[in-house]
Amino acid sequence: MTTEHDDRMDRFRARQRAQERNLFGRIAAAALASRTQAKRLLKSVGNLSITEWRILWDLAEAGPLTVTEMASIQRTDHALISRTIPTMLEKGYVTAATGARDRRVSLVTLTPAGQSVFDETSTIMSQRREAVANAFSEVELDRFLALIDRFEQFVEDPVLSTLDIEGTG
Amino acid sequence: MTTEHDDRMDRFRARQRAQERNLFGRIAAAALASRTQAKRLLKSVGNLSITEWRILWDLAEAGPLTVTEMASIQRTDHALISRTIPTMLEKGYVTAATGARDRRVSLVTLTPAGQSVFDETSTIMSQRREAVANAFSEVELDRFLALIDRFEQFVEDPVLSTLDIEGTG
DNA sequence: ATTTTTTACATGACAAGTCACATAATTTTT
DNA sequence: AAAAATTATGTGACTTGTCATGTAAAAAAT
Repeated sequence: MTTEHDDRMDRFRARQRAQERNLFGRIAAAALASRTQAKRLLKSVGNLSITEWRILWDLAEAGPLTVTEMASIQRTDHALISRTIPTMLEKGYVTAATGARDRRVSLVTLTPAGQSVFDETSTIMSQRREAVANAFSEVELDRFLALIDRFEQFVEDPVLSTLDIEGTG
Repeated sequence: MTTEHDDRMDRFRARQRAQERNLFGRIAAAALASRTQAKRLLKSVGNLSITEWRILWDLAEAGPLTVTEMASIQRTDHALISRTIPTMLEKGYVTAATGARDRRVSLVTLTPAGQSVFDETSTIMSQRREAVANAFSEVELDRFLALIDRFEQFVEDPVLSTLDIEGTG
């Protein structure tokens, strides 16, 4: 006999299987797992938040940058960077100066202390990137990035946002 | 002549190009853009948060579920579900009852009001899934999911988390 | 049968991210 | 040149998500 409980378990498992092919959910889960891994790695070597690490990395690689430039590189909101800079100023990892030719911008520069923290942290983070480079061949990476490109175009398409207007008209 | 400003812009653009091939960053950005799109769609038809919508969807598709089961289906933390249930109880979208055979679990069930809200919302969300199904062929979806599988395995691999121990030994 | 371990859930604390709005500086229009 | 539009940054309010901890119930070990 099929109990109510068994029946419920069957429906649960069916739902779980179905959601395994939900691209939105799968990408979200993968991104969050990735973020969690980065967080743990950063914690294992020091005291940096992910946002702080990304800022240090950008500045170490590209030299002084504005808030907007870093947000653009990281494909994130400028508010996130803007809010993190004061903490990093206090810690002495960066300095900030008003732009010479454009006085709206805030040019952020890595200090020797910031460079030192970056050096200590970059080892483990480089190993991570190396490991993922070993896990995917160049060709696979190209394909993966192409699919992500298309997905990103899809979710950034404003047309979908107006579907409801047609639907309710 | 090359000004300091032009030089900085060159470094910025080089960094931006390099980061376009950073899988971690690209997946994170794609996932966040997807979440933002979902949020906007939900806002356009009603007042549901993403978490609330996912709970309604799961319950509508699979019938009564426990908090842990929903967290598992959504590949998310149970805390997120747990925190959202009280709000949905207040709104009258769901009911919760202690499990009959396991008194630890909380069985959440959709109410007629919840079903009604789900119905109103599911149209736009179905259109979105349909649109993404049109944007990717079955074969492409399979490849995409396979790559995501591998990426997820990679970021969930605990071995990487111990690399630093070797490094500092 | 009692002790130990595991599991399900709730909750406080915090990080990450978005949005809307405010302000100041720059650029474009007129 | 003055007015209008745009851009860069900062900030309050909020959602999403993780982690650690506590509690109660169930399962496993002794």
